[in-house]
Amino acid sequence: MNKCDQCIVRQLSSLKALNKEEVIQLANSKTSYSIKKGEAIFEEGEVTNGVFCIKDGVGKLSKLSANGKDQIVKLVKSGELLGQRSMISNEPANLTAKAIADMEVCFIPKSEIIHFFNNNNQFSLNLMQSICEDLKESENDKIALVQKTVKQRLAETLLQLHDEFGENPDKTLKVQLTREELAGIIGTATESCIRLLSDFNKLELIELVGKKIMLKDVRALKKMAE
Amino acid sequence: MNKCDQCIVRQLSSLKALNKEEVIQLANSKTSYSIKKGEAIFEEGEVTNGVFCIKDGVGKLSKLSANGKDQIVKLVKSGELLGQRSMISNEPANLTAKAIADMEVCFIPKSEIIHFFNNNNQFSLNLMQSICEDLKESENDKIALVQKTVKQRLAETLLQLHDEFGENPDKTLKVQLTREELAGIIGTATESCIRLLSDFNKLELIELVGKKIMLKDVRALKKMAE
DNA sequence: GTTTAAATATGACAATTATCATATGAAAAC
DNA sequence: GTTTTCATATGATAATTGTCATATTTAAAC
Repeated sequence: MNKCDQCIVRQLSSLKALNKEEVIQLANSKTSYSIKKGEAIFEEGEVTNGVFCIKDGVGKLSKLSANGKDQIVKLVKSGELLGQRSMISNEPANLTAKAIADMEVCFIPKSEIIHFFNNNNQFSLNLMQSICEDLKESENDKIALVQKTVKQRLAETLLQLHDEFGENPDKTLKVQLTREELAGIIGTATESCIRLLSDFNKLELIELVGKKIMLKDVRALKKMAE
Repeated sequence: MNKCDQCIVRQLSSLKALNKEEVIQLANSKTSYSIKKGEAIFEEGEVTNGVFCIKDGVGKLSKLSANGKDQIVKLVKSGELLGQRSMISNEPANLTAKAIADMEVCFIPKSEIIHFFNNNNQFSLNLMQSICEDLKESENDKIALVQKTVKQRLAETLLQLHDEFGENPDKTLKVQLTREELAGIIGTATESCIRLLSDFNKLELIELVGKKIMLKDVRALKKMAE
């Protein structure tokens, strides 16, 4: 009757390398939380002293600029770990983590993670690979920001959101982002984002169903993203 | 008479955690190269199967866009390792590495690094922290690209180059970048970069000494970067 | 259910930045 | 030493994107 054993995070994240004993140890040291949509898991500058497992929900990692705009660096979803980098670097959080949809998370204290890291080579390799994946993605995002137009980035982001989060029964994107958040991901002004969505709608690349977005012409979007 | 033992890379990089035996092992498995300015160490898509130690010189990690522009993701200098991410991820290189100044590098095969990783916790932690540092930097760069103007990014980059690489006896920046490369770092067109340098020169924030750049008013540059 | 607040939408305009053209200077090739 | 090539420089202009204003719609609060 070990709850961590069957957890999605244990199946998808670096934690899959843990053996039975380690999972028991994990289950005993973790604490569970519910985070409501809009609430923060941690804020920039906070010392977290551990990592968060995302059992359910979606979150965003972002940084607020001086002019009040919130640049979203990464979305996280169930099965993933959060706060790995700060923990490894021994630094306060560089970004703020907030729930975009209601979340269920568990907190694992740093001491546990370090223990696994030192005693389980597969776990440390997994953790490293996961951070490397983040690094690659971040570098590619950075390049896209410079080499692509806002229109291309919007097309690219819509496709990525579709790939990563899937669609609802009505074919709309499953992640429910505000236009402001979508703008924060592609790195543009909210109005520009809204305007382009409207253009895409007129071009029948997408369909706007209320605040939800449905991809209508994936091929054309892919072509546009290049 | 162990050459790796006294090497700057051994003093500055994750390799500082290696013990005597491991350093001997390292010295026996490494191969040394000289890379002339402009030459590539590895290219995007290549399988490297190991990491490169930078004994001397400066390199750039970049990606060429469809329109021929070269976005520079990171500069690397003596004491640093190169190609860690691809090796850990088991992927071909995501970026091209080229020498900006003549370089002396050593190649360490993957098998060696993995061996150290599995047998030396401090080494694996160092390696991880170094990658985390890259990730943080990349995320912050990404945010700056969106939240700052080209002018601010130029000011910021000049200060960073000064901090990281220092200055020549004539007070000019030690890293000798072309205007095109500088534009590739801040993510703008070469002409825009040249124009802004010219403006900065007129404002007496910097002085252009031929192709070299001297920082004249660091305080004003810092203010501008914010 | 009405009021209020917030999100979405669109127009008008300004600012920033890129592109193209062309000139000048410096270094490399012959 | 001359020619050629490349980097730097600057002007003119266009394209992209941001900002401000203001509707309109939707959701939340009372």
